[in-house]
Amino acid sequence: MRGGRVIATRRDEGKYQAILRAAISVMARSGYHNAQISRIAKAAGVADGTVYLYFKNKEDVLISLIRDGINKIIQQCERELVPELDARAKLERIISLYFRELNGDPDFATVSQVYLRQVDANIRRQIGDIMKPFNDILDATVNQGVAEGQFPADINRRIARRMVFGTMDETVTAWVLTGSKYDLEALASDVVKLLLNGLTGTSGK
Amino acid sequence: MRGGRVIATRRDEGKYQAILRAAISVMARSGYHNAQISRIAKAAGVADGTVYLYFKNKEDVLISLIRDGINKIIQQCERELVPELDARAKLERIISLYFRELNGDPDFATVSQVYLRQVDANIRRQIGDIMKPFNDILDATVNQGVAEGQFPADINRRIARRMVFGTMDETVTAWVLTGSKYDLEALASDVVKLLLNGLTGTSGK
Amino acid sequence: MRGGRVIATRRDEGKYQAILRAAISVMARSGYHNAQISRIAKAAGVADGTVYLYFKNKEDVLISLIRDGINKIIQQCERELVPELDARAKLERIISLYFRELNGDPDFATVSQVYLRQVDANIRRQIGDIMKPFNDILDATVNQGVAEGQFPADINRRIARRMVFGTMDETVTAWVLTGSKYDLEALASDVVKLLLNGLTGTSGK
Amino acid sequence: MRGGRVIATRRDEGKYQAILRAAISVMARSGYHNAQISRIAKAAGVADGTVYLYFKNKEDVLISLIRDGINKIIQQCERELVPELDARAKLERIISLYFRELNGDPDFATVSQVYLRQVDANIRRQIGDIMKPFNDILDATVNQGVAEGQFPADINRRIARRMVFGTMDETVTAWVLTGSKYDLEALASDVVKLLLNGLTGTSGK
DNA sequence: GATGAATGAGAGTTCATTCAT
DNA sequence: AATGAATGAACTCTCATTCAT
Repeated sequence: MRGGRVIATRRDEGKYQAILRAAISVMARSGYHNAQISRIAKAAGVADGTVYLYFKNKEDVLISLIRDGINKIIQQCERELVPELDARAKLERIISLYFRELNGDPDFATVSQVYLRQVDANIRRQIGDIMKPFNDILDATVNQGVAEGQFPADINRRIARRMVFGTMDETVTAWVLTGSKYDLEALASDVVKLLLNGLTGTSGK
Repeated sequence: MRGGRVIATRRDEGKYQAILRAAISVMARSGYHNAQISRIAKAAGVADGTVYLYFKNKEDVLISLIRDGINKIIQQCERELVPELDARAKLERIISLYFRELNGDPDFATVSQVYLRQVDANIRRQIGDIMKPFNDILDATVNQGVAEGQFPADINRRIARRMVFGTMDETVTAWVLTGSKYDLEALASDVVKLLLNGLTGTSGK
Repeated sequence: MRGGRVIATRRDEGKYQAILRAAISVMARSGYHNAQISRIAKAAGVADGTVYLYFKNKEDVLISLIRDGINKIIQQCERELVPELDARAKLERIISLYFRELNGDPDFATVSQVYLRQVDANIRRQIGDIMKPFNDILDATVNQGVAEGQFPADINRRIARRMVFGTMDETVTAWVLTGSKYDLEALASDVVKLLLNGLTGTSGK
Repeated sequence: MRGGRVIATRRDEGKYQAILRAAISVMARSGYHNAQISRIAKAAGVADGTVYLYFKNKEDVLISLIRDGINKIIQQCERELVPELDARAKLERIISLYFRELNGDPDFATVSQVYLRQVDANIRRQIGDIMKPFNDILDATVNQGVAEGQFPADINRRIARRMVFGTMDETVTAWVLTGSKYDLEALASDVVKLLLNGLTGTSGK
């Protein structure tokens, strides 16, 4: 649970959440490097020093908020991806819930879009660890599709997964860049259709 | 070309290029915020102050290097996308040359991956302006495919474009994150195949 | 009082004063542009960054020290210029206390001599605001003298005020330039005598 | 002649003057520390490096322009202060020509107002040397007045001189601060009258 | 003499982090 | 636990001065 936290668990879960919410809000508006700890603390209603009772340092705040947000999505996947579903249905569920979650938290969406791409090797590695379970879910879905015969056996599975995630990600990015104004979730069915049929796919699907 | 340069053109084009190359190299390794001007200057073999003879400020260095790199790709598109080609062929060319260009300059690829996603509104807007012509090329290709009957008329064209770019982008990102060790261009044909046929597409293409 | 401070009042009034005293000392010796914040901070016994907890920026340090010093003189005027005094007596008091205050703080005198004359439009305007009440006191005294019949009615009042302040100021400047070695206050009576009688005035006063 | 110049006299007197005029203009608007050599050079129509062919360094530019301007006034004094004049008349001539000269060159007036008060010990000493002959003229006039019986013998001559110069100076300062909009020379007669009669002087004078 | 690109020391300011209270 | 004043290293950018052409 909240596995990466180095700091001992504090009694006040409310303050932990308040700081993360504040960090998401401030970083979404200004980016990581322009999100001063003092602004985050102020937005959270705590003193600057209090941030360091809950997080090792500023980087830990970033990693923690991404981990919590992504984990929530992963848990939602585990809940919704019941074994009865075939690969197509699973893909549809994954994309729907991914869009739904981000649609409900545009600030987190903004922050995640930026920080999934980090140059800093240390952060990059940690982000990779966080994303691993989600990538595993996508891989499993592709594999299931092949096993079930829905997807061709000679498909390049790694690139297939990247196409799925890349399309989702680019859709979210575009939505974020326009100010999260429209309903992201509504795009899910069109995204799924295109991913399944490709550009040349017949409408018969 | 290099339209955004505010500083008067200097005689020494070599120094301009040297600074940009140095900036790409340093930023690829450390990110924008950890790429101090002094390190860039040192890597370029010039004095700190010289950077400011060629660029307005640090942000201008970043914008300039992205603009120059993207423009090179766009010019390559204009050269290779001859009118005789049908939409499929064009798509194949775009992806191939995109991968080829980045494959030949992994440091630029790294920097571009990060900075195509920027929180800072000012940078974001400028990046958007730079990418516009490339997006236009993708849009035109999708439209051509529909017009020629290769792509279904009821396709969501905007999402189609995002699928194409998102898949390309994610492929590059993965390549960059693993240290640009393998041949990126070799992936082009598999990427194209998946984009055209989708996950369920028959191998008949 | 201290109306211009933008920074929230800090608990430690002592540190605010220490920084101002240090700034006066350093600027008196080196001038505004050669008074580095690091030297002021060191002289005040605080860290560089602490200066920015008490002042918005370097210019604010300058304005603040002049404001505080001039305000002290203005308050002293308000205390000593009791209504019973006639214009001559008031003039004598003003000059005496002005010289007395500066005599007691030669470093402040030095700084003020230089910065009452500023080219920078922004600083100049602020200095003007600070000096306004003092000029008002001089004007009121001239007006009182005319009203009481001590000063001729056809006197050019604006130039009269400038003569008074100009003579005081020049006396202080000369004193400062020689290293503040002699007793400035002792000059007050001769200055008053000359201002009242002029160059040709009979000793009858 | 132009005694302080360390640099050998250059052939091109026009360039020397152009640089000084440019420096006066730029410094009047921005102050010494914000008057970059590059701006002065540009305003003078010469290259940056050319400034250093005519002046030792930036400080030398400042000193030179003040020296030239003050010397011009001193020479004018020597021309107009014919021996036949009594002290009052001389005083009137001095003030008139001082105001007239500055009225004709507001930018120089601005620069001189600021830099007659300098903290930097080195500049201060040089300014003192430049002003010495002018102060001598004022002293001589006061002495003449006492010798001729126009001014009381028990006058404090040093303070008398400071009153004269201080009043002139303050008048010029006020004129400069308001943007040199009105006719400075027109104030001369009122200034002289006040200096001769003082605040209490009868109008009979 | 004249140029102006290049230099690099230097300064103001920021802000993550600490720690006495 | 909570605070927030204090710290000081670090960074961007400026600009007087130089010197090869």
